[in-house]
Amino acid sequence: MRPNVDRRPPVMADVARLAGVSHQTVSRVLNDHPNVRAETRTRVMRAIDQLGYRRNLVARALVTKHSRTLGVVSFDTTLYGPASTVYGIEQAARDAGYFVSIVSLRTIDRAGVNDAIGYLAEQGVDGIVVVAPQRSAARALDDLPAGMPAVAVEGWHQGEVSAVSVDQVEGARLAASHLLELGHETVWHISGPADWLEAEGRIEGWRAALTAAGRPIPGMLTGDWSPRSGYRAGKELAAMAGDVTAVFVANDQMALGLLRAFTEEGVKVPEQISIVGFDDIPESEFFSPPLTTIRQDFGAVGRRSIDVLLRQIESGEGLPHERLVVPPQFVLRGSTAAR
Amino acid sequence: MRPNVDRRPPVMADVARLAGVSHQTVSRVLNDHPNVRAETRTRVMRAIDQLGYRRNLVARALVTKHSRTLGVVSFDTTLYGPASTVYGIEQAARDAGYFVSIVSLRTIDRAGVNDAIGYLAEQGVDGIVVVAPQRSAARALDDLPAGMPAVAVEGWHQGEVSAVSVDQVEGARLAASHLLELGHETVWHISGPADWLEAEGRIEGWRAALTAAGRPIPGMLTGDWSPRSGYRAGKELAAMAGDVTAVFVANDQMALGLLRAFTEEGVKVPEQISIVGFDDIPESEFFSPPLTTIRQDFGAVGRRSIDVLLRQIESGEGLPHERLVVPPQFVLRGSTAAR
DNA sequence: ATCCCATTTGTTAGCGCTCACTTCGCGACT
DNA sequence: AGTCGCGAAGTGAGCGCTAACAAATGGGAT
Repeated sequence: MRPNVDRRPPVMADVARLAGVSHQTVSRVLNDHPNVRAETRTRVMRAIDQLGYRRNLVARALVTKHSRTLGVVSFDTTLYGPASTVYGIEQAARDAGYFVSIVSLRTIDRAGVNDAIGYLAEQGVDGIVVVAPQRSAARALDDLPAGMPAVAVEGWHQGEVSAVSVDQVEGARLAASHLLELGHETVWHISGPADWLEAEGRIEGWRAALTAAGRPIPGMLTGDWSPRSGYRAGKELAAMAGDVTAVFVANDQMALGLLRAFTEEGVKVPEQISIVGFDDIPESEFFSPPLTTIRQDFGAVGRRSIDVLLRQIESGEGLPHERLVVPPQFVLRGSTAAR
Repeated sequence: MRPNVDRRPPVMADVARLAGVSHQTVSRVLNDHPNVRAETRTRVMRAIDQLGYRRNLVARALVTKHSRTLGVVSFDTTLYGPASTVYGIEQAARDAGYFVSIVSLRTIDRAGVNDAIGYLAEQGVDGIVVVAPQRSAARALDDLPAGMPAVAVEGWHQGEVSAVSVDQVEGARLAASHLLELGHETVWHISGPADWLEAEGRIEGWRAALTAAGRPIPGMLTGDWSPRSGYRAGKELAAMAGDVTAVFVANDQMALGLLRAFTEEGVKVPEQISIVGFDDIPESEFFSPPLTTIRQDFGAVGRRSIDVLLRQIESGEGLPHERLVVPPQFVLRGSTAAR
């Protein structure tokens, strides 16, 4: 018969016994409690790695009521934007000593987001980040469990919860203004799908820039963020080549589709039509031509959202909700030219 | 004084009291235990949502020793490949009723991966998926905590742990063979960074195809997966234009960089040089020209890895480790032409 | 020497749940 | 009637940890 000592993982009591102290002292060592004699500490430490002991954070969470885990609800983390945001969130959380539990939704609607939040709450997360780019999803934040710290990313909707986002309106304004300054009479827009807050913000900024300059607001085409939808829009636009000289596309992927459609139709960019994208994905710089675009600092958004969330958690609720805005950045490349 | 009843979240005992049963009966209802009278069940259910009760999974995990949480260790989840794989993992895990806790590493080395695994183990995950594309990272799997179910994704290295991956060698062979069949004398290769298992597999497949056809193996350039590194390689290749007629690039992003460099240098694709990429990112279809490439089904890899992991977990260890391979798929588009 | 107080360590209870067991009630069968 | 058996419910212990308090120890001030 082999000793059953190492059959199951060692617990604090095992360490205590080996070190000749009480389990509480072991706990104190593990939690860096000041009042432990150095000699005792090293004895405990030695016992810990002699046994290969790892503390059980589940048991700890049960008594402290803090799991040091944050929940993240997101949508299609395959896309560059959400993926980068979640990455930023995860890095910032880990730097602050928190774990991240992720739920990524296939379809994003109020019920789905609610379910996800519910699971996360059961699991005992200390706070939740909802990457809620759609209006319908953002509404789910209204029925958050009472007292659950939370922050919305790209999903501000006048609710009772803090939000962090890139200033979409400003970004779009930057894009449209650039085109106008280049001497274009007006600027067309390929927007993102309806119901997306980002799409709405970009439309608003685009409109504002045109209105401010006293220019006519041309028709608007709507895509779904995919290169294919941009391609389709590009084909339509190419058909009315003479009229269109400048296009602001709501994201870089659609801009790529547009570029492809224009290439096929023999429309020269930027000679005949100038294009500005949005996002600045790593590929944009190497499109043909390299894409002028608006950079969103997704990493910063992720980090800021964790800042806000942790402040809420660590101050024990009661904080007023805040709204943080990260500025977009204009990136000039080769897809735009003077008229 | 307000009643302190709703001061802190209700627990099972509160539900039991309200429903006039014991806490154990509430537990039975929650766990779908068969021996509960229908009438009792509904009474408990009513009490549950009257109080807005949610069970505390932390307490449950403490006693069952199962958290129904899986750990994922990954590297740069900003990239399309890892992001898609993690997405597939998360979906499959959730469908099976598991949560996913993610740690994404900035730099990937043995120590980093080990730390991550350690944290996850403390946190009480039931199993771990390591997306370990680098040789050094994969080695960390050798010192996994005893008895911890685990699976490596894209990180097979002869170890004692199960692995799931796309058949890189076969994919590369497909790419090179296609080019050879088109009548090219030989095929150049822009590889991924050294130490990456995928890069090695692709080199191996490329070499194998050339060798099998009795062709000379030309020099090889090395990139770092980024479009920029592909761009640099493209400039080099363009300088020796006459010699090079076919290039197999280790991923689509670098292929984009190559395309850009060739465009700048006036090298026509596919007329002068044919290019095959690897991955089939969503953008590839809209490159100019659309990229012929090898598709990796990242979602399938994620799902399969969860299958393997759950089988290990639910059978209570003792399973032999397995090695699953997902076939790559050749995608013909416009960047290749007959010589 | 005496007392006091700060430092270090030990003891006990209990977080919210599930598991193993016990108890209860009721119909079926001798 | 008696009792066996089974479904439905309850009881108590304990998972591994931390919080709160209690106890022991050892200087300095008196």
